[in-house]
Formats: sequence, C-alpha cells, structure tokens
Amino acid sequence: MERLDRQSWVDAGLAALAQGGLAAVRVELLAKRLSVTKGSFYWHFPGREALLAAMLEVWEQRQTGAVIAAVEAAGGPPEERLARLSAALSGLDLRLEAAMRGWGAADAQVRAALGRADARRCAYLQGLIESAGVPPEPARARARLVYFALIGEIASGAEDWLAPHQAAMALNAPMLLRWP
Amino acid sequence: MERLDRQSWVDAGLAALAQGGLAAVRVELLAKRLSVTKGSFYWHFPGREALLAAMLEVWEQRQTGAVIAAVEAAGGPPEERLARLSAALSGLDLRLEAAMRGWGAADAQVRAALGRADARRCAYLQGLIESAGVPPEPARARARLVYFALIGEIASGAEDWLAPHQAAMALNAPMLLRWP
DNA sequence: AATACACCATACGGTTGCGTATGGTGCAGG
DNA sequence: CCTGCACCATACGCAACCGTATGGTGTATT
Repeated sequence: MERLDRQSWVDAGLAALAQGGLAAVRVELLAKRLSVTKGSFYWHFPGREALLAAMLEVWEQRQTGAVIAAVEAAGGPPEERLARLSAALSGLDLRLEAAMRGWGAADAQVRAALGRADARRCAYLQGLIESAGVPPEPARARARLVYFALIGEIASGAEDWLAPHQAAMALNAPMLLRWP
Repeated sequence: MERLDRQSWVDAGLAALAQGGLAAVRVELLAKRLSVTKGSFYWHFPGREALLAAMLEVWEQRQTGAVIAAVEAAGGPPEERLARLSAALSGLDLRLEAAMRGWGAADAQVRAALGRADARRCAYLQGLIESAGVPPEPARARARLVYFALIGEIASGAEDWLAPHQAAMALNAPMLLRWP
C-alpha cells in the first residue's frame, strides 16, 4: 500500500495537463490514475484550485530554465549551440509547454508566469546571439524570432514538427548569427 | 422577436471559443448570449458536436487566407510587405487563432485543419521571400521561422505582444530578405 | 380564416465532476 | 498493547451541462 504525498498529485496533474489540457485535470481522473480515491486528494489539498496553483508553481521552477539548459547541454560555439537547440529539445516535456499556453488563455496568473518564462528564455538567447558578434538590439529581435518560432511550432499541434524545424534551423542559424 | 439561423450559433460559438477556449462553448451559455433557450439550438443542430464541426468548417473558410490577405493588403515591395505583416494583423481575430491551437491539442480533425492552414500560409510567405531574390530552400526555412514566430506570439498569451513584435520585425526584415 | 411549418419555450432525465462528512486502516511512539 | 495521527475509502449532496420530449407562437400560404 504505497502512500502518496502532495507531490504525487502535482506530477499527475501536470501529466494530465500535458496530455489533454486543463479539462483533463480532474480530481477523480487523477485518483484513478494513482489507484486511489478522492479521499486522498482532499486530504492533501483543500480543492482543485490549490492543485492548479501548485502545478503552476512547480512548472515555473522546473521548466523556466529548460530551454536554457537544453542549449547549454548542447555545448560548442554559438553556431553549434543554436543549430542544435531544436535537437536538444527532445528531452523536454513539450506537450506540457503547449498545454500551458492553452491554460494561459483562460487564466491571468498563468499568463504572468508564461510571460516571465518567455522573458528569461529570450534574454538568454539574445546573449547567445550577441556572443557571435551581433549588437544588442538586432540580437534581441533575432532572439525573439527564434524563440517564438519554437513556441509556435510546439503550439501548432502538428505531430511531426521536430524534423522540419531542425532542417529549417540548420539553414537559418548562419543567417541569425551573422553581422552585418 | 428576432429569429435566429444556423449561422448565428456558429458565430456565437466562435466568439465564445476565442474568449474562453473550448470549455466556454456551451450550449446553454450561447443560448443566454443569444437571448434564447436551448430549444432553438437543438432545432438547428443535432448536438454540440455538430456545432463544433460547423465552427471548424467556417473558420477554415474564413481564416485560412487571413494572413495572406493581411500581407497583400499592406502592399508595396517585399521588404515593406514583410515589415508591415504584423501591422496588418490588427484586423484579424487573433484570439480565435490562439484558441484554435488549444482546441487542436485535444482534437485530431482540428489539428489537420491547422496543418492545412499553416502549410498554405507558409507557402505564401516563402513565395514572398523568394521574390526578394532568396533561393527556394532558404526561403522556405525563413518563411517557417517568420510564420511560427507569429503563431508563437499569438499563442503566448501576452496582452502587449504586438508592439514588441512589430519592433523586432522591422529589425529582422532586412536580414530575412537578404541574399546571400 | 384555417392550416402548415419554422422556430422557440418549458420541463424533465441522465451524467459528470466538485466538494464534504465520516468511518476505516496501518504505523508511530509511549 | 494501545493510543494517536497520517492517510485513505465510502457514500452522499449539489450544481452544471447535455440531450429529449412536447407544447406553444408567429407568419406565410391557400
């Protein structure tokens, strides 16, 4: 008889969110997934809202630096790191990232968290592009372009976006790091 | 006593979708918005699924060519049209576009429609970039970059994305249309 | 004027999911 | 051993929606 803790419910909630969106984050469904009943949930949380808040908090801590970590893990010079950005994304939970955007459409606090994450990631990419010799302002514009292109493809809903994205990225990377 | 037709329900459904996502497309809510009861709805449609199908169909007809039309409306040479792309987006229902992505996460038919729209719009942008002297393959990669960056910002949930996007676009347009 | 039909109101049943109340169970410390 | 607490099961009320069944109302037609 494995006992659960708060974190188990948060993880299950995030998994459900990633798979089926906010509508799939249902107390009774998660209980079934965890082989447990609602009684457990309402001991750990006062209600569904508390779970959602905890999920958002955990996501912000875990996933905010994810893109940054992915690029750094690739290593190498700027050209290589940027070109391999998409390749390094395989390890991330991209469905969760997409589901967060959908959630944000209906919740202002989620939108705020998304805005913070986007700002941090864009700032990092800007620094990366600057390190290739591009001045701050155009680097900022290019970072925005690269980052939101990635977000857009993740949110596009296509199943096979990764390979086309990598191909396009390989062709675009030289242009993005070139100056003037 | 204004009588309603099928189209009124479809429009109300799309408006609700744009505002609150798929979860906001509820028969009784739309009825209240239209100052009518469910009895009207179930006369025009066999059920909720039929409304959703009709909504998808209408969206695909109306919104597929929207980006293309927006760029063409801007007019001028390629540099200008691309730079003004974001400016011409003000007239579109971008919240609906974002909500469609969220809907697509849970419905394969919606994903298919989104894929068709994305392909058409990317192909048009590719042609635009090619007309500036860029060869097909890099033009294809750049079109993908520009288009999904737009989708990403629309789906980002931010309220004030338009101005930063326009600023970045103005800086990026010369780079995107330049060859080699 | 009577009828037919398009359109809508009303009232109901069924399902689903949230939240609550309360009782059960295993493991700790005394 | 037994008592207390952390954790869970069970059972229920409640509200929101979907869909159905059926009756009502205005307008056009003959």
